[in-house]
Amino acid sequence: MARGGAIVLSMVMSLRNQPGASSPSRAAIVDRARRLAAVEGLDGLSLARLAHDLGMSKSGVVALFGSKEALQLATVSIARDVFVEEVVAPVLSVAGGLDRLRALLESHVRYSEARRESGGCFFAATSSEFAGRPSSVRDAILAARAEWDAVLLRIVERAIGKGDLDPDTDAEQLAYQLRALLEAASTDALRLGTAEPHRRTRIAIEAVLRSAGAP
Amino acid sequence: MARGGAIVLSMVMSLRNQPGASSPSRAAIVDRARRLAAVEGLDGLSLARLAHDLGMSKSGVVALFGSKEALQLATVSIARDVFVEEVVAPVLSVAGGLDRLRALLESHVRYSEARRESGGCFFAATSSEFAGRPSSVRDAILAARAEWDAVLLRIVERAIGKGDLDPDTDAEQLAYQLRALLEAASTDALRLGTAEPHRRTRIAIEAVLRSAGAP
DNA sequence: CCTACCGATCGGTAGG
DNA sequence: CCTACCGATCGGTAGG
Repeated sequence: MARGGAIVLSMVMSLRNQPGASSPSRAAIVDRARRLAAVEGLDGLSLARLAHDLGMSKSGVVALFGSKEALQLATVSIARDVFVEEVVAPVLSVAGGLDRLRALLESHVRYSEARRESGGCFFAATSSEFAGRPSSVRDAILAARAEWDAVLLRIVERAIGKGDLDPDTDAEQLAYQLRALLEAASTDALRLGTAEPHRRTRIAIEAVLRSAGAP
Repeated sequence: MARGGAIVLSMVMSLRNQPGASSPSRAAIVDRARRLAAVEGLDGLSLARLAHDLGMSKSGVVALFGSKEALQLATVSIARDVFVEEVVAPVLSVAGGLDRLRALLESHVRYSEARRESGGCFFAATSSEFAGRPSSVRDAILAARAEWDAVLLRIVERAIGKGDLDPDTDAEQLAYQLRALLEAASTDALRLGTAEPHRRTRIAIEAVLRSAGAP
């Protein structure tokens, strides 16, 4: 059963590397774009600025991607992969149920703690940036977030299904509250520049889990 | 006592209108900028775009403000005033304590519900935009948010002080959790395009208040 | 408040 | 991957 759950999650969250489609340069550019976008956003990031940071010419960057939009889409894709690798993948070795849920939440809090000094989370920085106008980049960002929502929900459901939480727990409601706390840690820590939001989020997560029947 | 609390809050949250300092044009420009910034951000908004929307020339806008930065600062200021007027001011007539706290939270949820169709909340759209680089605009946004944090905290403290919540409640922790839920409603509703986040935030707020001893 | 203009920078193309 | 260049747009100024 724990095996089955892990397999389902692996499918949902499988890394999307397309072998052969990327050169070393492409990977270096996208990685740099990902880091810069977490600070300055994905739209404000200019091709010239990115190229200069990498010691290459602007048209060299354009030649590898075709357009800024294509570069942005590649950047969202790699940001999603990094998130999966750093936050989700490590907890799939933990037994499904409350243990895995706690591990996932702590993994996210630690991820966001590590991001604090380096300038913030990619998805936090870019989500509101594209919120207004419809675009393919916006769709890609929303799809990545929806995927994360689904993973969290599934792990919550499994904890309930296994009997680790009260059987009448509303999984979507619980997942929503936990997500609100994770995001608050991320945004508040960046805003205030302290570790206090992460501490408060950890406390609140435990309170919410306990009121859902967790020991 | 309820009177005293209202006076303190009124001081903290007094409207900052400087009479005489604004012409009708200035007010119209800033109001338009505020609405546009809630959708496209405050930095991406260009002077030419703003001027065109208002049917005037770009240099006309610049002449009234001196620089884009000054316009941005004026816009943050008016956005803060609108927030105070729409969210905080109405609840000051409610008796201090749990009633006022509930009224404030409901006021914020309704405010964010109303913003959903018109393209989002000004502070949600602009906070992450300036998070990276230090600037006077960033400082102004952070100051407005800190002010809101302080008001929420004060109203929570008052509910505890009045005995409406458990006396050993951690006011900062409770305020933090409530704020996380308010912000989740705002961002999720814009992202998903449904009213569900507001419904979930209302449910979660009541759960959090009850676990702090609210009837 | 306007027209006319400035240098800088944007994303992108031509041609190699 | 490069140099050289394109039209468009940026914030801002001059002068009225």
